[in-house]
Amino acid sequence: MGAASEDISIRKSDLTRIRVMDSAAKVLRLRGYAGARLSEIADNAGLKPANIYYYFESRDALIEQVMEVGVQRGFEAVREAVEALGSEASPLDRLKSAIMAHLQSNLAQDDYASATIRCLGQVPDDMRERQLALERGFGHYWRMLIAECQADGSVRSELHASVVRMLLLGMLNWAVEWYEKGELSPEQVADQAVSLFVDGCRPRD
Amino acid sequence: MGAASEDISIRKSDLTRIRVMDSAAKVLRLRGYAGARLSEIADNAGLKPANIYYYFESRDALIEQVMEVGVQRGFEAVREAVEALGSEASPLDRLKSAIMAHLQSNLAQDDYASATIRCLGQVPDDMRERQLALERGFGHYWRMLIAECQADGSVRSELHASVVRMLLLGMLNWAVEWYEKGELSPEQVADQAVSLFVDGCRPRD
DNA sequence: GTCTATAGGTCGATAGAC
DNA sequence: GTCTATCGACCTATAGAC
Repeated sequence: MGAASEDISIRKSDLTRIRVMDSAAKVLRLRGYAGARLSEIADNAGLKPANIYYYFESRDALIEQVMEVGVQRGFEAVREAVEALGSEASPLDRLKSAIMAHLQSNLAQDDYASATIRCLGQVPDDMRERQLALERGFGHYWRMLIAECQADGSVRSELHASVVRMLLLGMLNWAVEWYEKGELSPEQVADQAVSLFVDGCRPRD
Repeated sequence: MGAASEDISIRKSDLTRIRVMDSAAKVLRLRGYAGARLSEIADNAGLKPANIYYYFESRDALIEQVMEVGVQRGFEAVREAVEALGSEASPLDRLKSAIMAHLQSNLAQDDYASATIRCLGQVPDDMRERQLALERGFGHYWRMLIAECQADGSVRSELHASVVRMLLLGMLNWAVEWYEKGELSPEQVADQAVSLFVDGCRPRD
């Protein structure tokens, strides 16, 4: 097993490592940081708890890596959706697209993204600070999307940009807490969120 | 210490009991359900962990009582603010008042209400079901406020009432996660939330 | 790579002195 | 009512066989 074969082959250990992280993401989304047991993560991944230490240095190291992936994926989903619109898209359309992508990635697809959102407020201080540093780019991206809308008048300039951003993200992030598959699709929820955020609850005169 | 004196006097045990619950509410808001330690709750209340069992049957019994109070207080704060408007108030003004009261009670005043919001998704299944039963009245009240607005046209009838309710509550509840005292007052945040929810982000034509 | 066995620590809960 | 002491359960993490 020389260096060359390592570069092109997928090793069993890589697959198991991914299986553990997938399981951890699911358990973290369900139970939160303090409630996530290594035994449940191991069970879910089809191995014994002690075995996790072959792949990760510690419980916190595993959790932190899951959350790093969560931020990356959440950010990518939003950025790709916005950039897919092309360069002629209006700032408001870009913002709408970001809202749709953020909700869909959290409700339908990604345990990593939703676990990260849910656990951010629960992890130890030093871990949260490193995580917030990673999310700074994501937050900045939302800030830019909103600023562009305020610059061209599609978002009222008298609204407090930072507060609006946090209220919007709260509306979207909290959906992780109440959404259940079945009745409504993530798309339908996202449509309502866009409509509410953009036009508010009142009929336009 | 006859029955008569028990009826009118405040006993020391009642005060300590309240101190323990106050401390538990604060710790639950900070750490969440799984992260809340009896040792920290006891420390915070100025007694030893074992002593909590003189007042409560178990850790879960303490937590459940705190959350019961949390629902009651949150509901009361909203209902009182709405009813204080009097019977001639418009449905939209009633809804606005509810939003203001909900945000303020969670951001400024009440560890019980915010702890309850934060922990609802983290507690064991049987506890959550009992809690949800208690909150049904609160949810129904919000449903009514929104239905009244849709009936008189101040909220667009094409919006999905249940989804709008959950998105709105998410926007408000998530503020517990990011709001920090100092920069902005709870009133300022609440003003932005009302403005955003009612009129959306766009200037009215 | 995966297992069993177990160390070491923390937490909830109980017992009993004061 | 509040304390100290302690039990038992559970969890993270390590050691070492296979």
